[in-house]
Amino acid sequence: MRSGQEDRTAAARIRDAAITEFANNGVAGTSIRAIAAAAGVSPGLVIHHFGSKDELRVACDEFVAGIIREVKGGAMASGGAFDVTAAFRTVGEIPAAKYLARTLVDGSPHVTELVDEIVADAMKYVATGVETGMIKPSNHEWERAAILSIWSLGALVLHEHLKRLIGVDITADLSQDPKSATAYMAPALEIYSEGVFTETTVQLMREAFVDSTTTDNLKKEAT
Amino acid sequence: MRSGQEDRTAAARIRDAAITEFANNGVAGTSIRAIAAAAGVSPGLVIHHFGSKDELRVACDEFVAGIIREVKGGAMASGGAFDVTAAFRTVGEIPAAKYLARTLVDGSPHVTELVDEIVADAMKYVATGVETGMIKPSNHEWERAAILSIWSLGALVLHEHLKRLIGVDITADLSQDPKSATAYMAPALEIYSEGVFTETTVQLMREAFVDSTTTDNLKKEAT
DNA sequence: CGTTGTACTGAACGCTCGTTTAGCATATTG
DNA sequence: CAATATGCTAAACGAGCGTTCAGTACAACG
Repeated sequence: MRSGQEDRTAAARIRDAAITEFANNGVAGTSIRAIAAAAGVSPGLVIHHFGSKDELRVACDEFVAGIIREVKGGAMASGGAFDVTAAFRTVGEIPAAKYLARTLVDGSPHVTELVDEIVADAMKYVATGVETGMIKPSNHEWERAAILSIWSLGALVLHEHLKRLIGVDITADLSQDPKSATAYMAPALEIYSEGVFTETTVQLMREAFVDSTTTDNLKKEAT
Repeated sequence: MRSGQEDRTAAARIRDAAITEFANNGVAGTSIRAIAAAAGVSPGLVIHHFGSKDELRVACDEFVAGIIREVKGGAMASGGAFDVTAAFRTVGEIPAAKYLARTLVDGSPHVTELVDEIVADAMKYVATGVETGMIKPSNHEWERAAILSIWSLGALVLHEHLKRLIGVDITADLSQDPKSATAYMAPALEIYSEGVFTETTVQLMREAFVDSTTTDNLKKEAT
């Protein structure tokens, strides 16, 4: 039932059409009739297979989450991805990234769970990187992993603005032409290597916004 | 018609109610009847004042954009904000941040325009910072400003996940208790000061994802 | 063969949507 | 004072919604 095998049954066509429609217009903005039309079936059949619009949405959530998990696992194994989203930009004909972007905002138990997994993976990736000396240690490992993940996912959600601003579509398939996202990757890597602010500036901001009574500001003591 | 003066006319109540409903449930997920009920008026009056649901949405877009512009201007003037979103987290009783988060994903001409302004402001802020030595120079000033803005806005859009992950609600009013966002600010400032990856790691990633034939990678001795 | 079950359609149901309309108060104006 | 405009409601409209249902085509199985 996953993504391999014979994936052209009517139920699969409905599910794929629903994912595309949901991704483009949101759940509330998509009618069952529109999904049925896109899948080339009658509205009744949608209900027949999935029970209700809400159950269809859940099925889509699970399916997309499943797809992303697969690809994500592969990317983690190969170990080359500092940006999770780079891995699942396009999967087959299904706009998984766009769907995820919508669902991240609308909220859904399955996708929330997926986000937690992504952060956990990032945490694992960062921990390994710190051990092997590829990543600088932090005083707030967990929070840093969460923030880096959120920034990546946030950029994914705002992909249309990013496209408009710097001409890079991060929902597009990167594996074809890895250099196509240069305008995004180059400055991002710059920030990720050297930072942005000078030390004096950061010190000022820390004083303004950071509560130093928590385990903080004590300077690199690797807990 | 802006935000001061006598702001309790029925039209203003409808507009504020609409902003709140749109922010919480999205435009497609909000009915005119729900807005009318929240504002304590009849559905007909909503149309009477705004013409149609779509025109009401435009009015909300413009109003929220106007509010954010005001606050943003003040924050830029005071010069202390590296994170634009910090400025407009809550304005009066209107959930401007949440509304913006929704509209950023749904897409709207007025908010798109606002994003461009935010990036332009960030560009200006960064340029000044580079001159005064508070911010490290970049090979891609414009793209960096865009990406930093998108990351901030993206975190705003995903505020619910951020809240769940690290317990910080970045749509909440920060001016009351500037230290309340420590769990977000501390690691963010860490990244913004020292970066994340060590130089060798970045070099590998640059080779993989960055097209060095563009004005890039040429002058990397400012380490 | 007949029976049974599954995939599927087309029409219809009840409901909610955005919007329209008629009408009623309360100001404003001449 | 009558006349007119404004703010507003209640009721209703047609369209479209999610969903139901009766019925048809067809494959599997005895």
